[in-house]
Parts: sequence; C-alpha cells; structure tokens
Amino acid sequence: MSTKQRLLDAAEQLFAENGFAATSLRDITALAEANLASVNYHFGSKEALLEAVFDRRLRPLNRERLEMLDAFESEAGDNPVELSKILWAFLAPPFRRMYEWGEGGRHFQQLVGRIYAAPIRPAGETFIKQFELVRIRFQSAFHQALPHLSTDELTRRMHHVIAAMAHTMAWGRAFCCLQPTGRPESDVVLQSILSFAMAGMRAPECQPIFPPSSPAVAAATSSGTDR
Amino acid sequence: MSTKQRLLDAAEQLFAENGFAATSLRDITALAEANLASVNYHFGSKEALLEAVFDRRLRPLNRERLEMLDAFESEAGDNPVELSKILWAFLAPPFRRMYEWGEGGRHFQQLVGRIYAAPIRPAGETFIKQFELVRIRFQSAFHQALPHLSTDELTRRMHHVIAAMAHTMAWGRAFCCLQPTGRPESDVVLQSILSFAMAGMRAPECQPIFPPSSPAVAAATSSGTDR
DNA sequence: GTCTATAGCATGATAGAC
DNA sequence: GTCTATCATGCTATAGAC
Repeated sequence: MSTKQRLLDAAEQLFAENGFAATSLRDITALAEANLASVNYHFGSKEALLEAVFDRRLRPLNRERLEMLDAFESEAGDNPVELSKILWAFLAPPFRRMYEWGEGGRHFQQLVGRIYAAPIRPAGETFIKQFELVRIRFQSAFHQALPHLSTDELTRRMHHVIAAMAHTMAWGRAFCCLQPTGRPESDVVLQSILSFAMAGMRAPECQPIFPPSSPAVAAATSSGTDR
Repeated sequence: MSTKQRLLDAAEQLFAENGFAATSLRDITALAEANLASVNYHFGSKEALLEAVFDRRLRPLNRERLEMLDAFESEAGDNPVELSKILWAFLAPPFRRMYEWGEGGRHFQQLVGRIYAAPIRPAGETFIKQFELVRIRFQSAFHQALPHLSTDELTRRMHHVIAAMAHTMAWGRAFCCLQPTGRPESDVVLQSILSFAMAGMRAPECQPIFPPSSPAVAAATSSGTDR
C-alpha cells in the first residue's frame, strides 16, 4: 500500500480515537510507518490531511443518499415519498458503506460521529457545510411527507434523527448492542434507528402532556437545590 | 468574583467552544484576567481544572434526576412508572438547570453535549462513568414501563434518547429553532425531544418494513458506486 | 519520494520574589 | 494569593541532501 494511503488510514484512526487537536503528526507518521515530513509532502498540512480523510469517503456516501432520494421521488410522481423511504435513503447509506469499507470504515464512522458534536475548526467545517446541503434536500422531502408539522418542529425532529445516527456512529464500537461486528446484525442497529425515527417523526405535534401533572414533580424540583 | 470562579467560568466557555485539547491555559487565564500560574495554584493541572468544571454543575443535576425518579416510583407503588414521567425525570433537569444557570449554563450545556460524542481522555471519562450510573438506574425504570422490549433494543433506544439530548445541547446555541434564548420558549425544545422520544420508545420492536420493497432501492444502490 | 536535521514557536508546569 | 521568569518538552512546518 502506498505511503499516501497508509497516512490517510492512520490519520483516520487516530483522529477518530483521540480527536484532531490531540493527535500529532508524529503519532500519525509513526502508526503509518512513514517519515515525519511525508505528511507535508503529500498533503501540505495537518488540516489538509483531515480534509483528505473526509473527501475520500464522504463524496460517494452523500451522492448515494441523494441518488436514492431522487429515485424514490420519481417513483412517487406527484405524491410525497413515504416517510420510511426518506429515512432509508438518509440512514442506510452510511451504515451500509461502513461495513463495505471494513476497519477503515468503522474508524471513519467514529470520526464523523464525533464531528457532529464537536466540529473541528476551521478544516472540519467544510464537512458540516457539505452535510447541510444534504440535510436541506431531505428536509423538503420530509416536509412533503409530514405537511402538518411546522417548519421549526420539522427541523428539530430532523436533528433528533441526525443525533441518533451520529451518536451511534461515535459510540458504535464501544457498545456491542449498538454496533455488533458481524455483517448481518449490523442491520439490527440500522433498523432500531429507523423504527425509532419513524415513530418519532410521526408523533403528534406538542401534546400538552408535559410536565406530568404529579405532586412528585414539584417535590423533587424544590428539594433538588444545589448543596 | 474570586479568581477561582473566574477561571472556572473561562475554562467552561473555552472548553465548550474550542474543545479541551485546542484550549491552552494561556487562553483561559487571558479570558479570566488572571495570571498564568493561577491555574496550577488553584487546581493543580489543566485536567484537574476540567474535572472541577464538571463537578461544579454535574452533581446537583444528576441528584435532581434521581430524586425525581425516586419520587415517581414511590408514587406509583408496585406499578411501573409512566413512560412520560421517566422521560421527564431524565430530560427536564438538564434543560431547566441550564436556564437557571444563565450564560455559564449554556456553555456547560455545550461542553456536556460535546463530551458524549468526543470523550476527553482521561479526565473526561470520570464524567462518562458517573453518567453511566444514572443511565443504568433509568434503564431499569424503562424496562418496567416497556417490558415487551428486549434488553438490547431497550439499550439502543435509550441511546437514541441520550443522542437527541446531547445533540441539542451541543448545537442548541447555533440553531435558533433548537434552542431559543427566551425562557418560555426553552420548553418548546424540551417538549420536542419528549414527544419524539416518547413515540420512539413506544414503537413496536422491529417491524420488517425496511428496506422498503421498491425498485428504486436496488437501482440507486447499484449505481451509487465510488467514482 | 524519502530521509535527516532543525528552525521557530507554543505549550504545561514550576521556582521563587513579593 | 499573585506575579515574573523560565525550564523542558512537544509541536508544525520546512530546507536541503540523497
């Protein structure tokens, strides 16, 4: 394998496990069994290396999402696309791809999961912006499928779906029930997110059931003051 | 305000905005208008400062969660606690407290949201372990309220709820629809998560509806190869 | 393309005066 | 408790031989 690829793999792993700022070029070149100067020769800088790590896998992934949504939309004609299909086009590509990509895919998954919560500035923000384009496109599909929801509430719920996806990506390897290693069981995780997300998106908007009308709420709230 | 408190406030803000590794003691002491040596005098090290930032707010927050759950359980007697109440005890305290704590609370919220996805090692792991105790306690409450769910699926769904909470915390300030600044609207966000989570937790386990049986899935999957 | 050597700088921590 | 000065180390990036 070429030095350039070994550097990408090593950077992918270490950025995912320890974060961007906490990973030094020395760590990366040591793991890649390459020379310290090779990063700047092949990529120009540490930040450019991060962007290269993203570019390698993100482009095909987001293209697959959008192509699948396009296919569902032309299939539906003038009707809105079914909610389950929108969610599938949004969530299935990342999980499926990660398994095709093997070990590197799992590292990338963790890195992407992290970056949703803790953006790396300024290099990682191009990723967030690129993802925003995909999100906007899916938001209009959701809006047609769930026309009764207000725009604000729809946006919030999309973020809840993104949250479940990102959190599973970031923690998948740590909890076996979140991300088993075998290929067939991987769909268990995807299906869990899909079922949860579908029910959540379909929930009626803002039932006034919270806070629960119960004496315990007032009691616990008043006693729970700072010591 | 004392130097110690100013250091805590400054560290809270900068760790939240830029991450732990990317924030230097010089950044912190400059913002706190304190001397560089003051961090090591008052806290001993950068990592100990991070732990102090957590300790200040996390202890009362998790105590409130558990006290509220206790109150609901003794109220319910031998019956399982209603799902809506379990969710309220888990989610309301962090959002309510953040508003009581003002600006510092919002910084802390962002920091906590980040750390769920990108743990800071080794100092930040004590926070994760402390949270795990709370999670296990709530998991058994969820298990009684939703006895038909398998343990693995229940764990996965709890993580989806945690994900929505953490994601909103990390991004709340960036999207106005996720976290408006006014006090009354803050409950809109909490209610959105509660409705979404309640519907998601109650979803039937694993309907075999995915992948959607549609010619578009196969078409998009096969065409979506890497360039 | 790969390597050594190093420039130039920022970092966390500490010693010691006041 | 607060300050200045500084140590020792690690960092990214680059120059230049091969």
